[in-house]
Amino acid sequence: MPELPEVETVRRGLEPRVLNKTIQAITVHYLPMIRPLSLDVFKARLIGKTIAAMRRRGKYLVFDLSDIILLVHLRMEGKFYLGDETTPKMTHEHIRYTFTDGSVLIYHDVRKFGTHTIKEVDALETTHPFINLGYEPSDIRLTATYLKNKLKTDRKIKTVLLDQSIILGLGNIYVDEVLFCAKIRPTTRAKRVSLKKCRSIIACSQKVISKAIQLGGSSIRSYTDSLGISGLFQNELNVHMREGELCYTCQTPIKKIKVNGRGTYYCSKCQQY
DNA sequence: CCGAATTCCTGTTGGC
DNA sequence: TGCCAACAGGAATTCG
Repeated sequence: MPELPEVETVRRGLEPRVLNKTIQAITVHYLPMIRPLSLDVFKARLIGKTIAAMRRRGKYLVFDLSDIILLVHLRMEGKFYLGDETTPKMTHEHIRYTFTDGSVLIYHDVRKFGTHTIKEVDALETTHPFINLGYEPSDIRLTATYLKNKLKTDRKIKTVLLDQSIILGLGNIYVDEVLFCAKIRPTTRAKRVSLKKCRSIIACSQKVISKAIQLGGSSIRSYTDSLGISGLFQNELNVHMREGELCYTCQTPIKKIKVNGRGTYYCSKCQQY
């Protein structure tokens, strides 16, 4: 499940290898994955375009194609592989971009949740989904006051931190780790979280995410041979996937519960409120 | 308007 | 051993 650190790792691995390449052909095996849904339009707009840069925003990958943008979301299991014309079609290959130099970029996604969307450059920031996105953990505009204001809700703090319109990039793994770091119980109502704890959430988000990027993300239930998905942060996890194991801080067994349908791990002693 | 539940999808896991 | 329901979850959509 790629979250911000995994997506950033993919971007860093991919950008130098696709930069300045020009799309010559596209094969799509699963139509619902592309926007616009029309294969003819999708192809017509992309073919002939050159990759001028690759960026990331939250969990989105942005391919700058000079005058338009290809916006990719990996969702749960999206992965990129590089190959050439002789590379056989993979089992879960859904989209293949062939470049004029003969190399190919393959999009692989077991659960078919990912999306590839064409956007106008001018419309990117002013339309869905970017118009509703919050701040990156590293953004200086992400202040305790801003966060406190966003927490005026009855929802649980974990649910709110997963909401991409507030803080960008946290998914189910890192939100558990951030809440452990900030010593807040995932089920605590957002409106009960103090300004001081907001400061802590922000500091912990920056700390956890930057450390995870340094280590190339986490490899949980993931293959290790695709681009960028061979991280080591899974060895740094304090609570996620550690049900029944002892807290490194206080030796209390880690608990697992459900929060809004999501598997949630926490230490009942370190995270009291 | 708000928040919870459902939906998309398929490989893996656990119970019987 | 084999079968099958339950499970995993980001974000859009539907429901109450």
